[in-house]
Amino acid sequence: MIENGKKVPQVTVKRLSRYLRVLEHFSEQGYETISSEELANELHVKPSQLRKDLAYFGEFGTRGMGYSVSKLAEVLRKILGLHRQWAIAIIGVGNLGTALLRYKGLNEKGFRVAALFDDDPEKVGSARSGIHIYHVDNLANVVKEKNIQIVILTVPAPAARAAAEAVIKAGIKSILNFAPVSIKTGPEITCLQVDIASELKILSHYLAGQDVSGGKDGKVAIPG
Amino acid sequence: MIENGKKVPQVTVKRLSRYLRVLEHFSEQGYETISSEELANELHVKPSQLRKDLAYFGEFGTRGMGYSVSKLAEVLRKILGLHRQWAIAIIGVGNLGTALLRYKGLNEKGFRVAALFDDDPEKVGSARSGIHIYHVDNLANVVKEKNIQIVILTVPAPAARAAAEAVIKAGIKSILNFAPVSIKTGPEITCLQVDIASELKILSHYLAGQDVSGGKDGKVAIPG
DNA sequence: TAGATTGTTAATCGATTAACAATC
DNA sequence: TAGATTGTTAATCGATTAACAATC
Repeated sequence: MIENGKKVPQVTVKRLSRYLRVLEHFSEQGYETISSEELANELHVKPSQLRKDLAYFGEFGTRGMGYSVSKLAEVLRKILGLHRQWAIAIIGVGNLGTALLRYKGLNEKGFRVAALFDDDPEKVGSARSGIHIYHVDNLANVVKEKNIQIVILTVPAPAARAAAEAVIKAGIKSILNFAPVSIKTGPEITCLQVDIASELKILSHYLAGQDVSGGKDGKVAIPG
Repeated sequence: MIENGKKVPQVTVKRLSRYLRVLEHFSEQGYETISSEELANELHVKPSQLRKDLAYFGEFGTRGMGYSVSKLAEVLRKILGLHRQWAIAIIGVGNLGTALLRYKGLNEKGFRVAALFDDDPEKVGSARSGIHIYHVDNLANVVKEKNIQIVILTVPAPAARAAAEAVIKAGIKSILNFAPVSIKTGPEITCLQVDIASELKILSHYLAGQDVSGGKDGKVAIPG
């Protein structure tokens, strides 16, 4: 990544995409300028954090005035690489894969599902939403042919490791993994994990709000 | 939460659920003990981090020996509140909501989808996978009646804010939000956000690997 | 100019990690 | 006992935040 020297934390990149969403909303409402405070409040972050996030990339505001909504949005789109189109493949055309294919959030400007993959002979060769389903064995070829850069992994857990390996072998550098396995990647690969079962367990933990009384020799937890 | 005094970071809770997943896998394979190193390697975290994570809750290992796979799994299940059953409602029975309803990861032991909600009159009154679809206006009543504790929000963006408010009004303390809006909640509410469009933009950013050349007066980014 | 708001610094906060004493 | 591995400390690392000088 290229940006004023300092390394950009991944949380910052995540927030940038949220800032952009809000900016586009404000833009639709006809706003022309916005202050760091207004924008930050909308996302429940601190204004200083927003300014710091932007500072990794340059100076985009005007002191005393705030930011131009349209200009800042344009800057963020550029930083996020949304000025061009990315071709996506979804591997695993089950419930989740099919839903994502049809999900509006995935078909936003800048992204295009170009191919589907599965290993079920019943599915291979057919199409969903007009997108052809290939056999996973053809991954490398189709990736090359269709110039696919992003893979969404929605295979069942047992198939995940093998699928991930095939994806990396095919030269993919960006993976969005919905399967409940940890994929070890080199530094040149970005792999983001969305683990729905895990999120539920976090919620469960806070709901339960209980400790385990497994402590030994008096080392038991004290109710807070 | 009740645990040896110190506040538990949310990342720790997230990792606990991953540890459990791996432990269950090892348990199926017939393993009886496991060291922090083996378990940590599986998830690409440092052994010291795993031990530190566990230390928030007590002492569960045996020096020189490692951990009992079954005992540690049991401890984690307790910490994560998986020793009991939680009732879930899904609000928004579109592509994503329907997919999640059928998604295996969501129907794991400990979780049960008890009700669906939508505002589309075509859907209200019917059922999906045997679960009744209620009108969102009945949220508070049904939540009470069915003792629902967790809500999964899969409504389209424009409906998200209102839905979130209704959910909080209904007394729900745990929300898994797939809608691209930031929900402001009090400290007693846990709201986790899964933002698929945002994840894609992060991938796009790293793929593009470019800066914005918007800097003023020589403050342009330097290729790294 | 006076008021507003940025960009940036320095302080704070919190999480990760290496290292090691405790102990099975 | 010797070897292994935990639980815990202290050092490090990195991200957040308040505060303010710069400047529109």
